[in-house]
Amino acid sequence: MSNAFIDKLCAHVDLSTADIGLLEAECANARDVPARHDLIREGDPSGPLFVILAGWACRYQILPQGARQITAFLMPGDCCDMHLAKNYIMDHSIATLTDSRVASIPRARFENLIATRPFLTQALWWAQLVDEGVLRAWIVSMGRRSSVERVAHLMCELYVRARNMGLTTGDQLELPLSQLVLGDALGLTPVHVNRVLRRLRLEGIMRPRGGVLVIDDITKLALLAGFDEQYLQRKLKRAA
Amino acid sequence: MSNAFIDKLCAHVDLSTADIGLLEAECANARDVPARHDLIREGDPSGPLFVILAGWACRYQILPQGARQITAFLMPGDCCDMHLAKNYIMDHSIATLTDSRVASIPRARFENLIATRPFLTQALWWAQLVDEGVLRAWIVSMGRRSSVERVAHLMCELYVRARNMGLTTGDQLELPLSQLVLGDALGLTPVHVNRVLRRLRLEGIMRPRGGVLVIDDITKLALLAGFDEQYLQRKLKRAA
DNA sequence: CGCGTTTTTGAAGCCCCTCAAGTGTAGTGG
DNA sequence: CCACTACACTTGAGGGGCTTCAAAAACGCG
Repeated sequence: MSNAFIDKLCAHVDLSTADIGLLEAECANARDVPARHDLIREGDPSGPLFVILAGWACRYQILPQGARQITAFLMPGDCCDMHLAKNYIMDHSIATLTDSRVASIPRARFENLIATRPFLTQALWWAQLVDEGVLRAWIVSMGRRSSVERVAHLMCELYVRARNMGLTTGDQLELPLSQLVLGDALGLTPVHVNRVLRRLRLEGIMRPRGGVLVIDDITKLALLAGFDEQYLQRKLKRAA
Repeated sequence: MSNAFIDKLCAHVDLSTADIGLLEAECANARDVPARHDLIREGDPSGPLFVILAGWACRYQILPQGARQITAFLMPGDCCDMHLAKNYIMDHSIATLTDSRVASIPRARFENLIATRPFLTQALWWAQLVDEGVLRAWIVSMGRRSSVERVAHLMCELYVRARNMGLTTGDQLELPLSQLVLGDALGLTPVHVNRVLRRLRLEGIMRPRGGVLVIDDITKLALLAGFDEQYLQRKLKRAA
């Protein structure tokens, strides 16, 4: 049985079979979670560490006036809430976007792994740093890119991340994100997201249809976005 | 001699005197760096780990068209580039904003600390997580807050962070950030930053003057910003 | 089929940007 | 002491990108 999380870590740090065995054991308790279900809510003390094995999830925050801002998309292989401190209070919520399969590692076990497995620690630290790079890229997008560039950049990010996890087929990618969700991630209204998508479709760059994104001209898309995949620290080790 | 970096870590994790001694030794090589000086540039392989002991710095990125987006402000006690992987490529640059005092810890030493000092690892991991929370808060600001709310939120963040480091005097705070720099951080033009600041001044909420920010009504400011300091995971242990 | 959700399109308006010019302040050198 | 320069701050006028409000069309699912 394949495990997206382990695959991702192994792609960047040479983990011993012992380390891999430990991770496999921790992920054995995976359970199915329906779509639109909160894994953890803002204000909660840090619970177990979640690992997404299948499906999509997102981090989000609700503002006083009710607006929602999504701060990250989580896809298979991603994990969240790697807090060591017992008294860490969640500053955001995490919810599934689709039906998902999620493993949870008890905090005590996780702390034990960090204290005793240096290479595993290195791999997890690495994953954390890449996530941070993605956050910075989002800030750059929201601060200095137009709506079209912003949409294009997000699509590039999701495409490369999905490709790294072997989730793409050619220039296609399963993308179960409604225009409302995209708007909440990009800081745009769903109405405007729709107009941007139409423009990208008419220009023959990409077309989302029925939960699947088809990228017709990845070169044009990357150019438009000013996309530089360096920040994802993509290693070619596992590339096809 | 006080060390802002050590103070910050000690405030959240109980470090042994041995751990503290190691950090002190690593920071002994601190040097003065003039304002507007790049500590590390985008595209560089990861060099030493930098620790800001005095002064202000920022992470930033330049877009193809020449626009700049600042993704983080660094103040005394903050450190950057905690990459473990040798082949990590910087996806952004870091520059001083004022004359600063900066220590640098060689990567090999840092990796050794992580591998051998679990409590130190925990403290550094913790600092990393807080930084990540700040990044998420910036995304929320840029996505869903108006320009006034955005400015207010940033000021709240900087005030609380500075207060935690003992850098405030009452409701005052040394804030050596030009309106152009603020604009590049907030995703606004300097012209508009100016108008927002005027509005906040006229409403008797705050007034920046000559590199010093005076907050006249912190309650109103926090309310306007929708500011919840939870995400900074502020511990009261060291508070006055 | 019928209902909720998502997508699509239109019209009007505002927030923030762009362009432009003027003011103030600090530093430098005559 | 006063030019001269550089830079940050300030203010005004006009325009455009995205929002808001509204409603229709298309889709998915019981």
